[in-house]
Amino acid sequence: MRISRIYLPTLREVPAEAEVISHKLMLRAGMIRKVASGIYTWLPLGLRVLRKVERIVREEMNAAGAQEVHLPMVQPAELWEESGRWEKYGPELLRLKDRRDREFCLGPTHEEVITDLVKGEIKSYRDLPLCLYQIQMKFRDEIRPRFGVMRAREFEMKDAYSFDADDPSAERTYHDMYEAYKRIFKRCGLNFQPVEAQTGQIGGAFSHEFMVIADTGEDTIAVCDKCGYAANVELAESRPEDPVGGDEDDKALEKVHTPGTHTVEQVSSFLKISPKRVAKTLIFDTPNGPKAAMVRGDRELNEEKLTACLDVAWAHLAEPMRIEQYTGGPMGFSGPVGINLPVYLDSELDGARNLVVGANEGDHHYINATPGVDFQVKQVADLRLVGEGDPCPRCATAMRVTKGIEVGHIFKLGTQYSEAMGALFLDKEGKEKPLVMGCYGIGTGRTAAAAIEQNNDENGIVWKPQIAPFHVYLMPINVNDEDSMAAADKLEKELEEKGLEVLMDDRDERAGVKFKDADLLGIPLRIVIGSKNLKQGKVEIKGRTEEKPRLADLEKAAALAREFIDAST
RNA sequence: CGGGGCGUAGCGCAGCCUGGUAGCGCAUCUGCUUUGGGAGCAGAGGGUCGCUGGUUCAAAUCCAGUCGCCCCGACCA
Repeated sequence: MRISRIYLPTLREVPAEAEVISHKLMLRAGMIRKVASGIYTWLPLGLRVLRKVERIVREEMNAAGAQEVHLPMVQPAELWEESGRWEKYGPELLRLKDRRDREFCLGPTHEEVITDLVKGEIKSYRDLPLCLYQIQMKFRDEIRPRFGVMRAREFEMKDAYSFDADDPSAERTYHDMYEAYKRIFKRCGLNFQPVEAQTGQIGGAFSHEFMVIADTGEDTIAVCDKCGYAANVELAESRPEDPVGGDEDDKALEKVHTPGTHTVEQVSSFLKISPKRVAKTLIFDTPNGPKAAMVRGDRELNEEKLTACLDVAWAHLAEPMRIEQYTGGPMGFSGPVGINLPVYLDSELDGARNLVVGANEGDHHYINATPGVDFQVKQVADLRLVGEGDPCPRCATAMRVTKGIEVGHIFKLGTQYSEAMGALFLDKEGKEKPLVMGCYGIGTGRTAAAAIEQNNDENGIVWKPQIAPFHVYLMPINVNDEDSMAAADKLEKELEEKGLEVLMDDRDERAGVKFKDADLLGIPLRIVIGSKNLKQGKVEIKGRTEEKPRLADLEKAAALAREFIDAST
């Protein structure tokens, strides 16, 4: 392909709208352009990458026994009413009406449509298991789209849905998908980590996310290198240490004056006591009224765990005014003693004695507060956020905490959709049962962006050959030199005969401009044809990450290129 | 939705405070020179200053409203 024949507008300067490196580079390399917030056009170069990701995904899904279908993007409200999500999904679901005032939505995901499709057709256990997938645009009216295609409102996703007769079979399918996902992200050349995850909006029994390791990731994950435990910190289990002061005698509760001590650090240094002995009391508003939650002073509370423990839809830290209303004291001095709120205690504080807690009164704390003695505890639960170096819940080894980009998410759904929508089949005994479902998503555009996020340098993108838009950047320096162009044409053919995709820079630009664009586009191998070298029958070959080019015989260049690409795949 | 910021040429920005001819760099076009890491010189084209209303002799500039975009917090592929 000649560069003069591909719509490839590269940018020298970074558009002000871009924040993260992948977004900047995708704009600069002419891969995408923004149309509206969270809505993007994919240009030829970007689309080539997207198609490569899709191809890998297709091959692996097909190999895993899934079959491709194509479901509608515009979906009738009735289906969503059946599953109950018309009410539950919220404003992220873009709703619209047709000319006859009938309600529809743009599909943010396709459980409803697929379940509806299957329920009419699957009647017998003999039809199972079945796994269908599609690759298609989704629309989610995100509160805050950002980072280019990484978190767009309209985005391409591969979504697969499985149907099994029972749990063991469904779990086998889940496992097969898990393995297929690992192969997909490996083939995309990504450094990734599968983690245990929450089920969120989609629901279901359990799930895993596939995280591409990158500092700009929006998720935080905890990984144990010894036993392999890995989880999103949203739900990573913590392993309690020995309770603070657990072997002491209970001392008498005592109110002390602690002027100007709003934070745990201030309290602990004022009282000359370890922050571990200070217990934070946090006041939350929930749909079921205010609640108090306690964690050790040097810990952070995990709101996800709290909402799970309370079994509520949300829990937000209460506003200062509300705190005063609930506890009688100002923010920063809340404590469990004598308050009229149910107290939830982090498991790490279970058995702790003689803690420092707020006194619900400005500039005062209690010392020697012991749960169960000086205040009542409604429930003990794992409520704290796992941090760097915390012990693995399985094997106690210190865990790593890193940032990740969620590129894939798989769920074992169980029967929630099939029951709600009446997707039933007859088992061997002739008994009617709901289908056991799973669903499996991959953000293809996000995967492409994540690959850039993980592989770039100060000059531009560094593609792995598997998903690179082209394999070889073929660059005749002087396009007005007939010999150079003849050599370039010939070499292009030879490279293509070897199955390589070639982008020939046939622009009448100065060499510097071409070199800069070559680096920006990040194509794995660059071959430069200069008139001087050509007279000796030589061309220059350089891998994108290599420091210096090497000279090669023109006749051998295609074979060398093939070797290089194979070696770096 | 709450908090912060920005809308001036295709891109990056200045001008606004203190109202008076709309500017700079890159890109584009023409010519000459140059020709292996984003060339030099000379010239040219391109703007309803986001939009609406107000104040004023006069508004990019002041005021009000509105729309859009970006960043930080509650979501998720």
